[in-house]
Amino acid sequence: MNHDSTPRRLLTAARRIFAERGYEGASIRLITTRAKANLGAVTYHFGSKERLYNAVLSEFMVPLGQTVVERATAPEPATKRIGTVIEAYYDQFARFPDFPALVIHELALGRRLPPPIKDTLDRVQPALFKLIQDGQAEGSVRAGPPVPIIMSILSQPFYFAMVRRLVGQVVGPDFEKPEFRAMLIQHAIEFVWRGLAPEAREVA
Amino acid sequence: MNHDSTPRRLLTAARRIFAERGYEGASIRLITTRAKANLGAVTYHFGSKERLYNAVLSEFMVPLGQTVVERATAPEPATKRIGTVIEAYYDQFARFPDFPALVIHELALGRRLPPPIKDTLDRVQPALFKLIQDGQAEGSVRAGPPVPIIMSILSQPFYFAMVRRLVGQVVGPDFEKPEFRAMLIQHAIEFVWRGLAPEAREVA
DNA sequence: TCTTGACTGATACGACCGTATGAATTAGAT
DNA sequence: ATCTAATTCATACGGTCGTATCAGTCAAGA
Repeated sequence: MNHDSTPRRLLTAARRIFAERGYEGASIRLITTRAKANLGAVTYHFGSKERLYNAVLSEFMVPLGQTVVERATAPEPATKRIGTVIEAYYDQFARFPDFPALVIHELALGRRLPPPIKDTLDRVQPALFKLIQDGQAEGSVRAGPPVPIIMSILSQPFYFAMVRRLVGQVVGPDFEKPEFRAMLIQHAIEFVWRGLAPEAREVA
Repeated sequence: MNHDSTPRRLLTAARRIFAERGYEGASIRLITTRAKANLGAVTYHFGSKERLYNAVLSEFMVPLGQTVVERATAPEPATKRIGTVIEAYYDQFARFPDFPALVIHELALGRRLPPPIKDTLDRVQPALFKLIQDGQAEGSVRAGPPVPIIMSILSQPFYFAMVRRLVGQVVGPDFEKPEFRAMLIQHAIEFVWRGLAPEAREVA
């Protein structure tokens, strides 16, 4: 007795399998088997493998984009907002551990970005630009072009998501503990804060 | 009359195609066609698709690992070494622009790491640990567990490699200029230095 | 009860996959 | 010029792929 509808089960199975094996490596046969659905179910409910893939990506990218934009434009000091944005990425990556691999795939691959990823990027990018410029206007973020600054910020959650399995092997069982995860996030935020802080007045 | 041997041409074509489409998405037929070789050439010269893949990875990972270990253990202050290690990643990623996508693939994917990547990681990891501990002993790197520190360092070149195409679109033609690339590397190094620096010398 | 539309299920199709095979060709040593 | 080993080449095989087809099932409205 399964309470989940077939499309729901397909999405869940597809998410994991796409993440584990990439788009090409995932087969409809494997997805439908794991979802306890018939081979034809993907075609029936989603139209094609590619549409299922985009549906899977949307489930992750849409709320991620929304949260990040909200936090990036919140009525708070820029430094604070940068911290909450970083947290948003870590949290969303932790909530759906299958997804980062998917997104990273697509970013690293040369091919054209799938619409759900492209759309979210287009929404998030201007908000982050504005956030950095606000910080520079406030004097809480050091001067300089925004592009490398944004890259240095996003690098923290994305690289963590990329190597989380390896890190888990190195760190051992502690890796699963919430305290350890919280420590990592705190480290990332403070690392970014220090990296972006304006020169101390020692210079003057 | 082609000066390059068939195995050489296969490696070059395979590198690009694996990077563009992932392991599963790349077909031997496409690789051999692009390399102007016969369909059987991969089997003959490398034994199998997987062995070709590992050969492609080795071409990149072995010199990368060697350079990083050299620079991480050089007889210089830890801070300096951290900078040269970061540069090593950027340089190697720039020299073989196809490769990062391959490595990122494998790191993000759940599956077991291919031997060339695993071996290099096993060589590099202790050298980086030692480097951070040296820095902490010197007083030039702030205290704290080495794992998050190493992650924050490596995140810079890896994330850059991951999003370089996107950044190129945002930045425009300047992106190709060597000055721009040098600026990005300099930013990354300084960002890391500031992020890892001990508290200001208020102590003194 | 009958009808209708949504869904499931088994099967089929053509395309492409990695690899194997064995003949044809080439290059080098004698 | 002849022999030999290395390489190239065309072709074939079994398997898996995404998708299409169409008959079967089932629940809800008339």
